[in-house]
Amino acid sequence: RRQVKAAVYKEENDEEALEEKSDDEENDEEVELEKPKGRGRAKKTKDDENGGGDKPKAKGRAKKEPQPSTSKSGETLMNPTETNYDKIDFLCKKENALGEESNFIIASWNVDGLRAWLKKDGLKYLEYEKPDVFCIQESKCAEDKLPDEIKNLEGYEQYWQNSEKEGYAGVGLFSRTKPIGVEYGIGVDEHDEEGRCITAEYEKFYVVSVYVPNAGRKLVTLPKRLEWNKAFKKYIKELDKKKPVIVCGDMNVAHSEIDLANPKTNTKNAGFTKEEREGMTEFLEDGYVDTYRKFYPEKTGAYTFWTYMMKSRSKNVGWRLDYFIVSERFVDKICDNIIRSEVLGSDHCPIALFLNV
Amino acid sequence: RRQVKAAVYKEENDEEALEEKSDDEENDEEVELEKPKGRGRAKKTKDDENGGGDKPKAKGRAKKEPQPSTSKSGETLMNPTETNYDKIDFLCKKENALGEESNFIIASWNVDGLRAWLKKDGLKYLEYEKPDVFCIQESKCAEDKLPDEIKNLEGYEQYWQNSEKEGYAGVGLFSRTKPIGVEYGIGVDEHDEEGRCITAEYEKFYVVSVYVPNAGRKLVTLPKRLEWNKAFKKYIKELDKKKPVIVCGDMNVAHSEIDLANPKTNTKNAGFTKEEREGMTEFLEDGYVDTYRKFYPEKTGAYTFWTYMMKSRSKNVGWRLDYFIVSERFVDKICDNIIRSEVLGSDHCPIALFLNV
DNA sequence: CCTAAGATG
DNA sequence: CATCGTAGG
Repeated sequence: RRQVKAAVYKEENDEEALEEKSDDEENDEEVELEKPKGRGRAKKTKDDENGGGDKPKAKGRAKKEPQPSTSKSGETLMNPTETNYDKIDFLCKKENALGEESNFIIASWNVDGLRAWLKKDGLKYLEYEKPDVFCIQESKCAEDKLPDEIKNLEGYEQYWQNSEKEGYAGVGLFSRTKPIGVEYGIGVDEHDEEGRCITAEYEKFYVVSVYVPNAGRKLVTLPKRLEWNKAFKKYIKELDKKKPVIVCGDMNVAHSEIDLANPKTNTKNAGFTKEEREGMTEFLEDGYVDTYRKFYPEKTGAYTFWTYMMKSRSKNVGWRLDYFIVSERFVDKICDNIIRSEVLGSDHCPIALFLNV
Repeated sequence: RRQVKAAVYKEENDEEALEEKSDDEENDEEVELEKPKGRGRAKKTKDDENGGGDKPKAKGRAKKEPQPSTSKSGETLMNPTETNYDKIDFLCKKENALGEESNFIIASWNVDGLRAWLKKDGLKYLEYEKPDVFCIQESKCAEDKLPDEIKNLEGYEQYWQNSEKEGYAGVGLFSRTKPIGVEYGIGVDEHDEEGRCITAEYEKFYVVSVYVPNAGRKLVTLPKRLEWNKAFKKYIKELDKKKPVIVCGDMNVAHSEIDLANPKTNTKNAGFTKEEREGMTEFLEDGYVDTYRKFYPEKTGAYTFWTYMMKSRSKNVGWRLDYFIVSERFVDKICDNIIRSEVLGSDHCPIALFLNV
């Protein structure tokens, strides 16, 4: 059995090599881990099949320097080395309402394509923020195409829910400790097959990594979005009955005028329609708090997303689409919520939540 | 009527801007030249509608530095500045069989995407080779999407035949002087709608810029290719009855074992099947000469194409797919045929023909 | 503007 | 391993 795996064109034995590449699933020598394939709603309550949490992580990846990359116009695609982490303060000095210090960090980032984000050195963020839980949205990467850099990442358990549609949506959740349980989806097939929600259960709370459906250009998928809103609200409510919930991720809505640079001209656009905004309002009315706005009620120019177009980011013409939303009864545990707008690697920036557990 | 043309996402007025972008053909202020749209078989015998050959060429393009570009692996996509033109000898010192010096240069290059090739500074080649006629294959660019850099190129008349299928095939012909006539296609709709052939008529000969159909992976389009071979042979024969013909371009076949690095393992692959090779043999038997092989009958390692994969070019694992093929009775006019294998910018390199007119 | 997959070579 | 178009954002 030959070992050739790369696609070959006009080269020795190329047709056969291509055959080999296209349909040789069983040729993969990697151990098939017995974790859920990240689709549907497979509840896993103990997750100790792999030897109790210390499964060895291979460390054989080629050390490839991140490449300086330039966009076609050569101007806006950020250089991977561009984030100046040293001038960012990653310490949380604030105490929560109970006077407790932060001892647990949750970060969330819509990476807009995990593989591109990796090349832009996105992982470096973890070394500075050092989150206990890291939520990823829009990974756009099937699990079997995850780069080794991610697969072999040490220090975190990782969970993925990917879309059936390749290169579309997809969420991930990294956890320094193994959660009590991990749940995939919100219980509605139409949404769950798009890879939009992972729930990790911890002793005191749930962490939900979520990527809410975009209403689309010309609002073509607004109906789907409103369906989602209903189902998601219901899903979270069920969790909230059991333990406090921390929803993390891209809610794909700027809740109020203060949450985007151009509210007036965007009332008919995805992310700021009446329906979407009301959806957020109704969600919060169920008993949750938008932590950023709680801590910074008047703060303007606080955004987590800037279109790649029109140099929006350098002009800070952005939207606050990424949130931490926590159960009301849990709010006093939260020390702070920071938007890491200086951190590059995606059209969204990461956000960080500091709490005491 | 607004001027916004760029696509906008989540920005002021974006939906309308998108509308504007998608269907505003009549918004284009450029003068619509009355030349054939590059499809079908529109014979143009005089072509003097635009003021007799000295139509002013706009010179208003933004001077944008070519950007250093890196492939995803960061290794094989060549840097645009990589071609070292200064160490290439562009002079032709040879005389033809009649003892005449070269006074006319024809160059041909499969550019594998005109726009990408431009960014890799492909045009620079013209400054060094200074061809009188320059034939391009695989431009992969609709005429209305030609970058200004090309549209406003001074010193050449330019003619295009593009595919109905966007981003596929497409040939061009640049001529320092206005040809007596320009003909598009070979008279077979199925082929002509793919943009594969432009014929320029000069006083003493025809120049044909051709991109022969690839037989495809698993030879799926070999039948189409063999149809082409028949039709093309017939088309050239008709021209040859009138004047000598110089066929320039990507014939998509390595004629003999000497014409590719791995003949043994490629006999079933596109470009080196028995059928394709015989096609070339039969074509030449009609009364034409492969000028490179005439001048360099024993020369090995002389290739014009290397797959981007497997570092083939650095190992010179290539194919000679690009040819000048001239009418037998014209061979004595040819001084030399050079393969510019050092010139980068595509997976093919340019070739140059030196002759006396 | 940027990501991804897919078709083509 | 490139090119391109397209969908999606």
